[in-house]
Amino acid sequence: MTADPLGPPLTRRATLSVTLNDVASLANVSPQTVSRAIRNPELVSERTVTRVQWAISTTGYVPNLAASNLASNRSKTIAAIIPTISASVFADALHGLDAVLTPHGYQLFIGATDYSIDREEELIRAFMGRRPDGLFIVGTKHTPAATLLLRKSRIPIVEAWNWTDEPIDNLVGFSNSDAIEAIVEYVVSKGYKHPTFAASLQPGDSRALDRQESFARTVARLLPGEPPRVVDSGTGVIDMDAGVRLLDIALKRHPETDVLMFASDIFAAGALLECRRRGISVPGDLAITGFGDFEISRHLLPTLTTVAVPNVEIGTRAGELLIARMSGIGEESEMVDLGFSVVARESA
Amino acid sequence: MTADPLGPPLTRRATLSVTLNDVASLANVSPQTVSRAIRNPELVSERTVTRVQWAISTTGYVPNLAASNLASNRSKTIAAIIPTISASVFADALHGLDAVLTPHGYQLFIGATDYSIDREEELIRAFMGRRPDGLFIVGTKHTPAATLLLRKSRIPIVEAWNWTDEPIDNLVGFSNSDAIEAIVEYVVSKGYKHPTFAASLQPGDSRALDRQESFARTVARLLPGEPPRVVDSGTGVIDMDAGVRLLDIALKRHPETDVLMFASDIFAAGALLECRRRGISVPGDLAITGFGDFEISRHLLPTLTTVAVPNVEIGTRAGELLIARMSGIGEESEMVDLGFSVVARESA
DNA sequence: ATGAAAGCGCTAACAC
DNA sequence: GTGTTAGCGCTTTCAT
Repeated sequence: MTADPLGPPLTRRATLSVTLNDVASLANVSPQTVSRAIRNPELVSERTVTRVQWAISTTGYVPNLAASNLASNRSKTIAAIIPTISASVFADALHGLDAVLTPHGYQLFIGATDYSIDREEELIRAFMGRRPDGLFIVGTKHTPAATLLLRKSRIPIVEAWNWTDEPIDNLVGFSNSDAIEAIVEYVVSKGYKHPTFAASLQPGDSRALDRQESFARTVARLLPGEPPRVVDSGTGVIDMDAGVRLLDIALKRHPETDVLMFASDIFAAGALLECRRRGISVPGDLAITGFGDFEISRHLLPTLTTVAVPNVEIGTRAGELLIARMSGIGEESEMVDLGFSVVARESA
Repeated sequence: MTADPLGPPLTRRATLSVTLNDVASLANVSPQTVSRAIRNPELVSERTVTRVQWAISTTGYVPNLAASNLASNRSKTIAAIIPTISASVFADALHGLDAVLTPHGYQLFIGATDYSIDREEELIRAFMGRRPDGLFIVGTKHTPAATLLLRKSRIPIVEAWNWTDEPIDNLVGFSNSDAIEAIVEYVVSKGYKHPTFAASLQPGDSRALDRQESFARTVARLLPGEPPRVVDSGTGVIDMDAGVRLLDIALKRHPETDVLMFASDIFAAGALLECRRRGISVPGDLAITGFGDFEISRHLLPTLTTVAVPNVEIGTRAGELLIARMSGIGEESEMVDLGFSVVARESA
């Protein structure tokens, strides 16, 4: 045994946990060999590997990744920054991201900005302290300081969801503007003449703003003379109750509306169910469209016309890009447009 | 300047990033003082703090938390292990957890087990390597090895969702069995005589199993002679399509059913909408109940009778327990029963 | 195939 | 109020 039976003089509280050295002395090899046996067993003789594995399970050794991180300058960690965890679209993307990263041994740090770019900056700063090997972030609008932090971070970054022509590094998303344009074109082609857009403008949610502006532009182009009617619940909350409220506002303020176009399927579902309750026929009295193609949309009665967007794929493509960049394959920043599709159903 | 103008001889690649030493030499103080100025500014003179802050922003210093972790043996990190990210109930709990932890400077590691306890064990092992200061985990059934790992981890742990009499450390949840019992009691009190339970048994999902067993027990108690009818979609998937499938199976196999009791509001919503589509009157021809009290349940037509469970609160209470334990307040393990409530609406 | 030495960037302990 | 010293547990580099 190479271990000093008295143990080293502890000048400072130790971690109290089993270390590489403990495993090494039990296995009668150097710490270095244990390290190798764990990470590159092919460089170590079979006998030694067996002995080390025995020592590991005997001692219950769990490697300290902070030490590994510090020594190797790689954390095997990915930071993910999203507006909120409890919105299924982002949860789906995280799910996709996690599914791709886990098999490669990367672990996910998650933080929610609550749609505030100041909070986002704080989060980025805090996360950078963990020296992640890659970063996933929803959105392309950041504070100047945040953008700077990201630019000089030297790690691969994927901005997601929005489209922009000047991403910081990689971009995976689709054009919210084009998607809204497409569904407006669709309803106009169906003969609707008086569309109203219904959203809940969260300060800081640039995606919602994009959609609203795109609506106005497209109406101006396709229905000259028609005002760009927009209603806003003002709270920023995206739920079915807000959909009902938006329906009320639209009905009262813009009774001429023949198609009510919601910025989310959640709103649309709430409004649609409320219409049935009130005896408003859809699409007879009023047509309705959504955004997102949530599962409920094809189950509603009538089924909901909406825009399908690639939530999970955003996560998986982002994960693949990160993996590729972190393993040195591919040096170029990529811009991946995952597109969208108008899903024509019964409600419009 | 105390800095050596030639710099130290680099025997090994440096991180290339700004370190505490860089800030210290720019501010003309010792690294220790910089550290103090960041973490306990009240121990440092105001002038020094100002100078250090200036040096930090000049250099763009971002502390390396791996090094901090290693030196201090505290990671300011919490590990959260959930069955899947894209199930709103768990996303809601994470949201609650995150909301409580963030203000205290803790960051969240997240991993999904996909309902496999073997995968869960792997995740625990990997996460323990990061030496989290606390751990949140959904479920109380783990592999023996995982249980052992958790028991000897010396960090506060919160098991959540399920109820058990022998938690590893803390427990925050409610009794799935009691909840099912309560809603069966409710429908029986309403005069229904032929209940059928509809679930999708995911191998490894002990919560679903609990519910099913509780259903059988309660039926045996309240409706003697009545068989415990259960239908199972067999896929483990929880979505509205599965709800429709379960409806089909129940209708065909157990036409005597007067109330179809779903293990999730998602199933119930799919089935309810399908009933309307087919002209089956609810609750006239068939009553329906759900589980979870999702937002959609109070918007459906008819509104859905269900059981409300405290998703977000599970996360926030867990967060509070962890914070308390990590700051040394409270040494005792706690068991928090957050309860549930039957929400009587129109569908049953 | 294995080991020895050095050091990653930070904080704890103790001095002054 | 501030500095000095000695590590935290691992990986890298270089020897053998």
